[in-house]
Amino acid sequence: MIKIATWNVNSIKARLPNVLKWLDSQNPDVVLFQEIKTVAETFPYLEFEERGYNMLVCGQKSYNGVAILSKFPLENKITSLIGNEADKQARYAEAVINGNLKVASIYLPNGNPIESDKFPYKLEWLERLLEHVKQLMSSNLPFVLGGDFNVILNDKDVYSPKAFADTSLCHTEVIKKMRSILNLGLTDALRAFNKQSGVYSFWDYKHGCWQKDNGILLDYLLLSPEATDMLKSSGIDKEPRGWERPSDHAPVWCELAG
DNA sequence: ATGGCGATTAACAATCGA
Repeated sequence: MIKIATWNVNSIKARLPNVLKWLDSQNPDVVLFQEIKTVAETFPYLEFEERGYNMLVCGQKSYNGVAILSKFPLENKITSLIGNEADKQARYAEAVINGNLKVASIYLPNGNPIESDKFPYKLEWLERLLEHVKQLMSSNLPFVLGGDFNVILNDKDVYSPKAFADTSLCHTEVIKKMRSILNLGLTDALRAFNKQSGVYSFWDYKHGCWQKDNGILLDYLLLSPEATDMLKSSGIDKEPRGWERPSDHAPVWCELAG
């Protein structure tokens, strides 16, 4: 059994005590981080090495940044999407683990406000991801794409659909593009077992959202058909959201057989 | 919900996130 988790940590340096506490209790084999908010030079490699992880870091100062931790060797490392070489924003990291499973850590652009150039950037990014997933589908390796997709796919995934209706998270074009990616044949590991409403992975720091359980489901583990065949269980670990100095996102995890 | 929180920085006020 292999346990894979994705977690938007909102700064790996600010979150290090929480992240280590969580790693030591959950012991995942693979972790996909988003919003590490630092460059590779200042990434806390040592603490993760001590716990037996190999790493791929795609860092950026202050903003964004993604990383992959794996107890298995990492090969065929990629840190940008196709056609994305000029992209200064660190939002994609991909590697093959143990020679038999491809994983990617994805931090999709937020895209707000819709009137700004951030919104077309989000749509472009989704288009590049679509093209890349098409390529992944044509290869024979099973894969898992994990991350913060900044998309609210269904009304049941948000505490107040009305409050987010006019944001980029719910925009028709964004949902349409995200669905076209999913429709290539991806399975949301969480939704494969749990169709309930009120299942969230993000709670805003503001307005007492955590205390009121005013959350949103923004983080997914998307599985290729072959990876879906191996899927055994999945869930969201809400506990770290209740700790001191938490990230505003909770880790999402799944277990694959083999 | 304008804002409220929390993280960042050629740092203590401005910017960003969802």
